[in-house]
Amino acid sequence: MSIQVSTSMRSNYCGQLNESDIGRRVKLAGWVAALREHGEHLAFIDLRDHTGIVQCVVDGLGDIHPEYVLSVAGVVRERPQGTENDDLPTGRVEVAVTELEVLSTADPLPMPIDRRSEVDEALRLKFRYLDLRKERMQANLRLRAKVNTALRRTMESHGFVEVETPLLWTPTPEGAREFAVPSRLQPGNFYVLPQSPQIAKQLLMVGGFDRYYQIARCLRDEDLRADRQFEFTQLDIEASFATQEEIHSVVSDAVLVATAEAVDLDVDYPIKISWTEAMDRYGTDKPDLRFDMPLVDLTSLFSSTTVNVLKEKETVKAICLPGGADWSRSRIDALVSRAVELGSKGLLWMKAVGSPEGMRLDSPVSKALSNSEMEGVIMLTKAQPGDLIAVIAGEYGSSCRILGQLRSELGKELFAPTGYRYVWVVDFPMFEGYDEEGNLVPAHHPFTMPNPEDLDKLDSDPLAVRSQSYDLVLNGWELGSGSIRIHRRDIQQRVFAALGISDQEAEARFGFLLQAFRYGAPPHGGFALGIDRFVAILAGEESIREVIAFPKTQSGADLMTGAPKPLSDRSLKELNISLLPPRKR
RNA sequence: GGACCUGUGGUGCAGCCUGGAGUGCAUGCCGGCCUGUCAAGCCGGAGGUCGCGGGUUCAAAUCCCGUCAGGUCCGCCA
Repeated sequence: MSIQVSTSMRSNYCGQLNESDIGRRVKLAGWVAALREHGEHLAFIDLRDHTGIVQCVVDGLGDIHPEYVLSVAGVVRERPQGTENDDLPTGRVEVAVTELEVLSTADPLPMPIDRRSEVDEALRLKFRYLDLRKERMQANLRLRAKVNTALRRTMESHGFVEVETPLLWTPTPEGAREFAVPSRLQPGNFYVLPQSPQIAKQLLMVGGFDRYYQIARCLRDEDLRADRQFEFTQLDIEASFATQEEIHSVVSDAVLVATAEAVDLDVDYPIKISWTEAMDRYGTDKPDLRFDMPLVDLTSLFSSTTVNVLKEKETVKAICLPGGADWSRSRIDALVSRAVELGSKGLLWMKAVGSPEGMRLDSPVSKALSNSEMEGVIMLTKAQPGDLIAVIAGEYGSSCRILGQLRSELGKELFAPTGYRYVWVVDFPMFEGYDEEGNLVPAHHPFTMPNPEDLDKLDSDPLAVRSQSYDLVLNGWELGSGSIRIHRRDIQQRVFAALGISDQEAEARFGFLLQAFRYGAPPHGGFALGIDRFVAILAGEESIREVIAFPKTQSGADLMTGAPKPLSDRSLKELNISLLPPRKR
């Protein structure tokens, strides 16, 4: 697909010239990427635009410096034999310049912007507009645009309608901390920026927009991380009269289409596992399934053991590390201290040694291991000679979690996994546990529909209630989550009651939503996909800052603009805001 | 709120552990030479609040305390 970009200032992009253009007169515009001067009558200018670089030949350089913006006109010609450059896509041709105009001069840059140079991130952020000229950022942001387009197109093809929702929303104290916006017209009152369009999109369902989507900005005033910024972007979806499976199907389609277009790879359809299985087998609700290395349960094997550290534990679990038997003592010690750091009392290791027929286990507790225990461990972990078995014993939940964390860290080392493995994690528990005041804490949000089969446990055994909520996981990253919502007032009331939210409080916080549900709310559910994370994975980046044009630092600063900054007294007065004395930090 | 890592000419590093003159490397910048280079090459030159403040010491980039900034993580993110 070719797009017409020719204008009066340029006929072609620099990086797209090739042998088929030989003899053509072209006009280019771009930045000076490099200069090579050879005496008075021969010089080379590497001219760069976002498509790449082409060599321009001039008779004498004049006052040209790196990063000047030039307009050049000339004829594309074949390079003289022996001077071709196979490292450049344009390396078989060059432009013999006949006209050259400096459109803009440039001071020496405060940092290099070539592909090789690593520059301190603070400097990159201060001069982000220069950083954006780099190949890496050009590729990442253009990839992001491609993903957005693919997602939009897929949603449209499924009959979803894009609707915008307000940025100035109402405070609904719950979940993430909200950014507040003072109202000038109603002094003392505040809007908040939406942490997500959750409630708005449910109201759209009541309003009859049965298939809604939006590429929506969400804002949360929480601490920043490599994978979290104050503001982030979601593909936000909600559908009426849809089952969980139908929502999974649409979302799966969207991410697979986007993946195919972004990285030119056909990727397996997401598999589906239950939350319980994910926790039990991988020790996390966001497993990286590019490698298996499952958690193996050894509890019953060691139920009557004489090994002290495994004796009378709620759970004994293990993972088998291929080739780990060769690890040095210090590497194994590091593994043990990592487990302790993660909250384990310790970690027991066993080296599988010998031949496949006569395998035995070398371990600090070898002497205490019975033959049947040794055989059982080998059989259950499917260990091969040369493997290292890491065993953790203790309480079920934390043993799974710690071993799961080790699995994910070691898996990256041992398997160097590549590619893309999507997985739906379903049947999350409705509640995570209890807070300090003894109230249940929702695992997703308070509008999540319980699994109908578990409805009668809401009061008797709430922690056993499964919800109709689900996460989409890619390569160990949580890409997004969603749920079927409660559309019946009676169920909503029961859930609020379980959460310790009184009728009065519910009315104050979500009254408008509850009222809306009195007038015919269709069954509905939805999903939200984190686009920053999605694009970062597809771009092979460790941090979402690399796929955001103007990100903030960990302390929430914009190093380029200097935000946040004090507001003038005049602005404060207009907003009817007075400041407390500066808080000590 | 907490833990850890980093901060040295414009940029990227080494030097710090084991205190002794701002010493070095690479790159960029300025000037000169150069007609086939391509991260051009060669010659010459300029460029420093060793993040900031305090302390120890005859002497601090180096040791100690504090602080600021950037990063990774825990808490937090329904």
